[in-house]
Amino acid sequence: MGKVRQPIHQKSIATKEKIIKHGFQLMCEKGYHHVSTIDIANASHVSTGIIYQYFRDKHDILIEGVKRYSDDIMFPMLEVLKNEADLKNNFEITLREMIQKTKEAHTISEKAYRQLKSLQNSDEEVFQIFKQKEMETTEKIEAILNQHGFEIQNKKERVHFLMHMIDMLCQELSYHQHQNFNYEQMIQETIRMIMCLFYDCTTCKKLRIES
Amino acid sequence: MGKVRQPIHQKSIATKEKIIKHGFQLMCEKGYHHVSTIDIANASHVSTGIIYQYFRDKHDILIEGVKRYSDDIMFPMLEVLKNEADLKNNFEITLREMIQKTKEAHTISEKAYRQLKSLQNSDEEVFQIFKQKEMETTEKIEAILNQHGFEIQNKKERVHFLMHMIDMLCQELSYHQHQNFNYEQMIQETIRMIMCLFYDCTTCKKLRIES
Amino acid sequence: MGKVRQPIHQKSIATKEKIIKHGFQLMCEKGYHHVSTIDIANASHVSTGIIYQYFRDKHDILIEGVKRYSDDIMFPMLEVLKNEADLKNNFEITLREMIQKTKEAHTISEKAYRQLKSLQNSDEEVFQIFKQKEMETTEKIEAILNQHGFEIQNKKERVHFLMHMIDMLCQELSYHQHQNFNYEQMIQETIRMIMCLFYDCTTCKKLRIES
Amino acid sequence: MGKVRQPIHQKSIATKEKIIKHGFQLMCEKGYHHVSTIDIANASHVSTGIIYQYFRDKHDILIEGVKRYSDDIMFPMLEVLKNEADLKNNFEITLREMIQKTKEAHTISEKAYRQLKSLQNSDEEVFQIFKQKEMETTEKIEAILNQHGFEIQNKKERVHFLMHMIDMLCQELSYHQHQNFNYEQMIQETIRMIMCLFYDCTTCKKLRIES
DNA sequence: TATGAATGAGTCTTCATTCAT
DNA sequence: AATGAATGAAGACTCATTCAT
Repeated sequence: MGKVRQPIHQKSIATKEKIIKHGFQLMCEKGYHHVSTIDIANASHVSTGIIYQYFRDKHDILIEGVKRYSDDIMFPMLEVLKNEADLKNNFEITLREMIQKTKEAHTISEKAYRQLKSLQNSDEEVFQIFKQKEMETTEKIEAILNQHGFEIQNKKERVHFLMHMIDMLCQELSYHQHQNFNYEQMIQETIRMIMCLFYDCTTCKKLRIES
Repeated sequence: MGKVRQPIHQKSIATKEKIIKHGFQLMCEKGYHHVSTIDIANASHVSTGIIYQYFRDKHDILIEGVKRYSDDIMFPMLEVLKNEADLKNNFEITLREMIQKTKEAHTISEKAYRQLKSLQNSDEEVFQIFKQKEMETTEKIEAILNQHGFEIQNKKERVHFLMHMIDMLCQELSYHQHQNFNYEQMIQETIRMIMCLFYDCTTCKKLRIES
Repeated sequence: MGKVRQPIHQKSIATKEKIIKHGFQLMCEKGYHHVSTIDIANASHVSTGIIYQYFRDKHDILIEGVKRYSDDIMFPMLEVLKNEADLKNNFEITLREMIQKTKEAHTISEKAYRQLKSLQNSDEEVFQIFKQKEMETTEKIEAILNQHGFEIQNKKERVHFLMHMIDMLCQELSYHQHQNFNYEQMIQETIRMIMCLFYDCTTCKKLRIES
Repeated sequence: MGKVRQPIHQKSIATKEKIIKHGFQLMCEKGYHHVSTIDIANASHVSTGIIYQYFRDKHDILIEGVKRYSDDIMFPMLEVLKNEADLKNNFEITLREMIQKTKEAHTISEKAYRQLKSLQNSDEEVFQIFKQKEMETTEKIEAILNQHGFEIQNKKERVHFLMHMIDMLCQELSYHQHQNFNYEQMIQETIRMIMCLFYDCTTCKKLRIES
């Protein structure tokens, strides 16, 4: 019933953010269902009561956390692209950096990544936020590519592949740990496939390892 | 501690299976955490007590369900491959069929698919089962390819790509529903990339739509 | 409603006794409340259903067990007295034997003794049985003393002291294990006190260790 | 694990004590196994939830109750001794008072006494607490005797007899209710035996009723 | 008689949320 | 604005007892 207060004073805002930060952190670490509001209150050094002045319910904390903190975990590759001055000539090396960055993100926050993936598939609200975030990221990458003079059709679809193929690869690299997989080969192949998407087969061909 | 009974009579086995079936179904539909043992008992038309004669706990039902029923949901493409007589000449069309089949599976059991994906990322035991199942599927597909005379290096890695790219594509086709995406184009592109993995760029080139 | 059947055939009687024996054994070992009817059925190699043809309920098994098997555990001293030919002249040595026998009984079936003591104090029916048993034992000992020509007043009361002082002593000897207690001294003193009850202080005086 | 809160405010402490008091009372009355947490909550006029903020589990309430309230029930004789100024000259009368006090305690809280005796024999933790309490009481009595100039050997052992003989007697007086027992005689005899332990047979002899 | 599968009321325990201060 | 005590509905799980065969 709109009982949730909008914090006005600076201190209140800080308190609210503290709860989001520590609450989200806990949820990412132990899983949403294994974190209680008391845990959150303790980790945030506030009382349980105050939580319900800033949030409708426990779920609300999750949502706020996802909105604020999930970008680095779920979409880490954007940063690499942003910082590349001459993308067109360094595409291959940039891809490798993106993979590296994504892999690092997965490794550093393995638990967080998996918990968020889990929530994405079980929590409709999280799902929608991620969908939105993904679209925005797609558009940003598209914009960068435009700046760098990439002229291809169906750019959004290709960017989608770009993002998901890197993600898919890094999931394997970080968690699945299939014995006997040749990871360097897989990285190479992924890069090749992506380049094939954005250039043409002449380039692609050169990159083939086995030929 | 081993208090779980092994059913002796035929009827007991039926009861156990009934619980697994309805329990797993409920979990897939409403999410593991939103299903209670009473729900499962009611859906299975048994009493709550009997559940604990056949299962250690609620989680045990999930695991048994995953073991029995997740193949069709998570790895539907294998069946298509199995039934193809002349794979080498029909590879492209087979891929399209695999995509179609996978998409159907996703669509039919959308909730189940997502709940299982969720559990895969939050439940270590489910994760391990899926890892194992994936490896087995990979090996089966590899064997089929061998039978059909595919001679390529790093076959396991390529099969991995094959499976996950189809999966990735069908997730998009079924759930994400990005507005304005050209899905036919994405299917085509996926097929092209996979063929490029198993054949060479000459073939790949021919498949390119935009060139 | 009198549904409990009285076993007629030899085999049925054996089955009933088997259940009592193993059930009572389990209860003595693990405690009445920590033994389930399934445990009893398993230990007795019968089905759970059959138990309720011979017994009204779980408690009934306990009662039957107490009636049949508790004598040796709770009143072991009688046997020693029975077998003494010249009690009057060997009273001191007989007492020592009774203590020894009682101590052994306590030590051998420590768990059983304690569980039964526990039930005696929490279960009214067990309490009544033990009360009855104690009275019978008291009377038997009294009879033996009469046979051996003991002529004292308030014999029942003294026999009561005899029994309980030995019991009290042996509880200490077997379970309490107070550090630094001089047990030989305590045994001696107990014997002296009992003899003082049945003879007179002249005898008693001679037995004093610290004289 | 350590989730039990330590009450901070005065009111919380009162609540905790309320639960211990009423919970322990119930357990003493109806028996530990016949009291549910809901019973305890109702009797304490609190909700079930609050119980688990102050106690690990139901058993924990029992233990706290035993620690706080069992002294008066299980070791009531100490108080009498403490208040006697000239113990040496009033030993006989003091013993009689101790017996009277103990008998009263048994009679007033008959159920409690028996339930605690029951638990002492079935619950290891209660057993250990009582063992400890008994040792402390033994030492306190020993100290009082020392103050009053009693000089005897094996004092601890004799105090042990003193305590347990009174206890044994009062159990009979209060609960067993053997028909036809001459209780006054038994009291007298107990006093005589105890005095014989702490004085000598000259005294003892004088106390003999039947001679 | 005998089996063991099935029942379901009852138990302990948790935890999101509210309330008195 | 803040505290943390209190609530109580809901959950997992047990087990004495009954029932179909």
